[in-house]
Amino acid sequence: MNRVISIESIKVACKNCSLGSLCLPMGLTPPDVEKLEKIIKRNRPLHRNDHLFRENDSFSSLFVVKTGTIKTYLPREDGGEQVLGFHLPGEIIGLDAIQDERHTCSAKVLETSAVCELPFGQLEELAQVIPSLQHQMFKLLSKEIAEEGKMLTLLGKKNAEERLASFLASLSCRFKRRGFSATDFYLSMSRNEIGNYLGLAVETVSRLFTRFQEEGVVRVDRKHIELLDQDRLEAVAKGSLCARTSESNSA
Amino acid sequence: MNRVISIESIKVACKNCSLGSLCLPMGLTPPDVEKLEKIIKRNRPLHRNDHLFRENDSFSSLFVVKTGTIKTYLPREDGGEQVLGFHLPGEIIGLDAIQDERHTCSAKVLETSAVCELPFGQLEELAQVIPSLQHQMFKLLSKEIAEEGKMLTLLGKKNAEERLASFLASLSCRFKRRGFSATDFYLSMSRNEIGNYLGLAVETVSRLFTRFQEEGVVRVDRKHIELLDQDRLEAVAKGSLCARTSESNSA
DNA sequence: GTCAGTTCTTGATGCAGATCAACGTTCACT
DNA sequence: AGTGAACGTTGATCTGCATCAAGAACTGAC
Repeated sequence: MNRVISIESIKVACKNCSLGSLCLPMGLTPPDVEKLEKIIKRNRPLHRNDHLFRENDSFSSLFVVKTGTIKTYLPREDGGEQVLGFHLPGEIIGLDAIQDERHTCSAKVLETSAVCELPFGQLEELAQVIPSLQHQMFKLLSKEIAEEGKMLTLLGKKNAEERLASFLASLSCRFKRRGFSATDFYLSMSRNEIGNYLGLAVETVSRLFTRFQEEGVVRVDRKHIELLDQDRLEAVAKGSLCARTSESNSA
Repeated sequence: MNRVISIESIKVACKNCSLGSLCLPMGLTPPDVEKLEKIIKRNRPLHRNDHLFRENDSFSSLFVVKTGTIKTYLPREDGGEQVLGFHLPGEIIGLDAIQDERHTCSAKVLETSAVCELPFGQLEELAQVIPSLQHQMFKLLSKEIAEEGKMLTLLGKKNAEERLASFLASLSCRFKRRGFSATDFYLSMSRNEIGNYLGLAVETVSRLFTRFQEEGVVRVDRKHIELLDQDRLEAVAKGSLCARTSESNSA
């Protein structure tokens, strides 16, 4: 095996990238992908706790996670933070900053990660001449907006166990699409960050992991998660388990 | 006063529209606005409880609220719903549907409303030849994404009174930008819908209105709201009032 | 290795807000 | 103007989860 990596393969990689259909180039013709590759910058890898950008930084590029995990969060008035999301390979970061050319949130690296940098000005120019790229970008932004509804439902209507089950199910599904195991993975975020994201106290998250394990739904060892009963997990996530009389606020 | 309205002014109105700078044409040159106007359809007014579209309907157009209020919501498994937002004049609906050409949520009219319909295919074509329109659309989508963070913070970290105060403050601000009073307005949604949106029970919303009134922050009469102390309302919304030791989940 | 600082777990307690219940008010319809 | 249904308010009670507390397990620096 040749472990030497040519400069070329580092610089221009979309066409070989394992993310392929998950990423921005999806739906572009090979020549268009090449044009896109020309504007992409690949930087040195980022390490745990590095910041990709911070709230209020001026915006010039979008980033696609290539490997690793990146957390986005919003600093709060009281010094705390609100975790907005955990971004896996193929997911795009920085879309919120297009509006006024300033990042509205901060992005922090959870585990050694690599990102592709897409200078937005150039991306726009390219989208101007490649209709399918423009379309792809609209879809991408739209997807982000559509996802929001699920999160609002999670925070507004679900109880603690439904939230954590939803979280695990979502991770599982996303890992699977990336070619990793859907039932055996490592969490790159702390319990605290999970709780923060889900609107729960750390203690609650911890207790739920214990409970899920007792119930045989998962096996948990520190950050290592094995899903033993995915159907049940999905059921819990949907709240379709247990007695559910709920018809509240059906308006 | 001439109360006859010409067909022309109904069909083509962006340039005269009071929304002007709030709406999509913002930042476009007058000739570009004209091109945009050509693709806009203006339909007959919609009445309370009409649906503009329903979840899963196939997507062909975006809509801009011209007058009135429109609620978007997500049907839930259990028959209930999750209110996603209340849309005032100038706000765009349907952005979530671009991704797979199917609406992911439903849109229901809360009070007699008029909307401008923007056939998305034509809009994309136009954006392809008007760079500033493409840019404007990216910004629009981005704005929607940036807003999400605030809502997650609201649902994940704020208590009931902070939520309701935030809600009123947001409405106030949005009315003001539209040239209405920031301190005296009517709610077009029910208490139930407010509670649903904010992740609270109706009873809690009702009690809070009463409490805010007792504290002299607002005057409430049914759906009529007067903000008596905006500073205080803002302070409550931010949670910067009362004893706040909170440093929880600061991660 | 050891030590300090996180992070995680588990138990005990308290409270904000949900839920239940009952009544008042408004609205839509005829 | 009257009637039923929807909506809103208020009070009493209950409970899920936050909070407090303390110890255990892990992590990284030296």
